[in-house]
Amino acid sequence: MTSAEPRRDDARSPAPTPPPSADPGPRPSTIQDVAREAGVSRAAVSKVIRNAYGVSDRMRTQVEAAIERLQYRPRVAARAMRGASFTLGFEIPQVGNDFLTMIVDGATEVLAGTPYQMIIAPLGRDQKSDMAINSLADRQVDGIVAISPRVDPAWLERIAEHTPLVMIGRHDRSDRYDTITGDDRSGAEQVMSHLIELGHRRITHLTIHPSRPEPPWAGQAGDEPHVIRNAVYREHMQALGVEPSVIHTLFDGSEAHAATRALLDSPDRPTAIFAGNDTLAIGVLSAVAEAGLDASDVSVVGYDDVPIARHPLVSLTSVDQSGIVMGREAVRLLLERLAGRTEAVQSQIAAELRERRSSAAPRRP
Amino acid sequence: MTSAEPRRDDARSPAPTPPPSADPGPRPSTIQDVAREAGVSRAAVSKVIRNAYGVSDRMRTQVEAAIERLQYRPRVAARAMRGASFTLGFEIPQVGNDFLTMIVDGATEVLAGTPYQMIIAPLGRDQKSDMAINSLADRQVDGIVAISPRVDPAWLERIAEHTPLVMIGRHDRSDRYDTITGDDRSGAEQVMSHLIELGHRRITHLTIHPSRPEPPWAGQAGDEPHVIRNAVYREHMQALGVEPSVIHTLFDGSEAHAATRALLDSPDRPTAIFAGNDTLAIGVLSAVAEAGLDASDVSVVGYDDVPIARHPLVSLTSVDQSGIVMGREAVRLLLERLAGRTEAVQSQIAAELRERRSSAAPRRP
DNA sequence: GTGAAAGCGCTAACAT
DNA sequence: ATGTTAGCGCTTTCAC
Repeated sequence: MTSAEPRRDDARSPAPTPPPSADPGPRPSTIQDVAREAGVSRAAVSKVIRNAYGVSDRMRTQVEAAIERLQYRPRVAARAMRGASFTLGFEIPQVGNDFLTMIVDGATEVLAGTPYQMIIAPLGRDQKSDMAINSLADRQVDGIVAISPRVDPAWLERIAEHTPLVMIGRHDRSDRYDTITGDDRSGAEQVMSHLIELGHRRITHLTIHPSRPEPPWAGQAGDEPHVIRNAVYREHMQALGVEPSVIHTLFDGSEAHAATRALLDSPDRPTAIFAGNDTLAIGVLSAVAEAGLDASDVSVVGYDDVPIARHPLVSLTSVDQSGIVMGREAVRLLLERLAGRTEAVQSQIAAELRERRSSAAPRRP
Repeated sequence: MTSAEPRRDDARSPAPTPPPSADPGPRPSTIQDVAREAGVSRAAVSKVIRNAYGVSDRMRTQVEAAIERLQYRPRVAARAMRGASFTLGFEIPQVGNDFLTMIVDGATEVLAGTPYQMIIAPLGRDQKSDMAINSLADRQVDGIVAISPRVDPAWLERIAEHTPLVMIGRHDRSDRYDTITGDDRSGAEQVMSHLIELGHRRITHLTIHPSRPEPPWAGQAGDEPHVIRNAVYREHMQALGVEPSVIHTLFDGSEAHAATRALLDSPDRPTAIFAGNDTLAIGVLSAVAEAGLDASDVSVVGYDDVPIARHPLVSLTSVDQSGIVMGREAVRLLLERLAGRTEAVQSQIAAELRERRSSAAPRRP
């Protein structure tokens, strides 16, 4: 990896100057400066920028001119201390996950018509999602959208006391925060029915590692989307009278490839693999392809229907739970809360199987 | 799309309550509360949480206990007004772009060992990147990383006066902000040499639309990575004595598929397509695959080497410019600035072609 | 319709 | 080593 080492045209060790960051330069103008420039009071300027009641047209134009002249921009930090920060925060466990990206895209869409800005707090290395949620709360965002199945609901309710909160992918029911879920039961059922109808019997399920240690808020763990999909898988296998075969891997897909490889080498390899999400499915597909096998040898089905799934070279059968709609809905719920709603809402998005070429009837059933 | 409509278990129109967001609840504790609880002054608490000089062990433990008991968390907004926000802001033009994701991943890695948190400001719908950069600056972040080839350098320098700024993918040279670039010339040259050596002559280049209107900071537009890649392409075609063929599309890949489709139907369709980045290349590949063609009919080469490029079903030849390293380097540069560096740095990352199966010798040259 | 004044939570300079 | 004090830039009563 010599090639990847950056070459600095001007490398030198950090100067000994004390921490104070950049040079001051002409310090950015404040609301005070604008008031002076326009010959009015600070309060007047504040009213103008907030579109508040009680400003004459003459004053408005005057102030706006001064703002323009001074290139004034209100400091979010200062506003946040008294009023709102006009910022909605998104906690995203995996920036690279295309399903989560779809959620962000949907949210962006709705946000366009509002005064609110979005910020995303990605999870740091080995950082837990509650840290990211905390960091958003510390930032005084006006609302939070989080995708974290594995956080204590009691803790979430505490957050929601101060900041409107929408949780995506949680099947629990709170009366302090709102939830948006896909129909994981239906989605998984569609997958299993599809595979069984095609004639598959030896079906392996690939899913992510369960929480460890067992979450202290006992009984809730069964609510996680991946746990539900897994449960549905087991039910169908039992109905079929076939021993379930479940493999646990890391959520980022890094182990899916190797796990599949091992699986394909095993004596009675499955004729189909149901992956808990598309990230895993993509990894599975790569191992299947490398082994020179295709859908009639080993069918693969994913979950989420990420954009790449419909690419003709991939053509992955997957469950569409419309991340775009989830993102739109999340922002809508937040805006409703900010407009005064206090009752919690549970919103459910339908799941629909998209059959593609990665699944086919088994060659040798 | 009936299926995608969310179903609300508790839908109702926004309550008539006035804008005040959530119910107050037990208001989060402040530094004052902690001071009272611990029987010390606010300043003392502040020193403890900042690890500042001049705190006895006894006081430290006392204060820390109080913090724990009160679940105290410093408000970032309040800190930002006096000191630092301990936040680095990333302006990301396209959350779904895997190359940008790699940058974020690299940054996350380095950030792990520091007290700094990352926030990402994604570009809103038809939002210009300068708005996103501004919004980060308004948020009082301690440093900004931006990927925006099309912003006035003079404007950037004004931002950099107050906030350390690292621009990725800009070949211009400023002495106020730092830059990180790939070696676009070398990368494009490797692509063209590769294709020409394989025997290709009719090569089409797919790139993103140029800025319109022409940027007012004349002369700088030639610096954009995509413009450089395009220029190198043209040079090689001219040297070959073949008429260049360039197609412009939207940056998000949405037009690449259709454009390729049209191209494949044309009388003298190219034997190779050099796409300005992998997002475009993936779209190109889908059209090629749909037409039932493969690499010996139409070879495809991309740029960025996003993770999916190495998937065996895709196997896209592409130029690796190591987004991970760029992200790491960006944070390092910012941290250096925060530690006192004042001279600008230009950092260049090497580019290296990864040959895969999407490029091959043409069947009929 | 407009402005004066208080204060949000925190840090930093200055006492002690 | 610890406490006191003065703001940071903004919004928000509440007088005028």
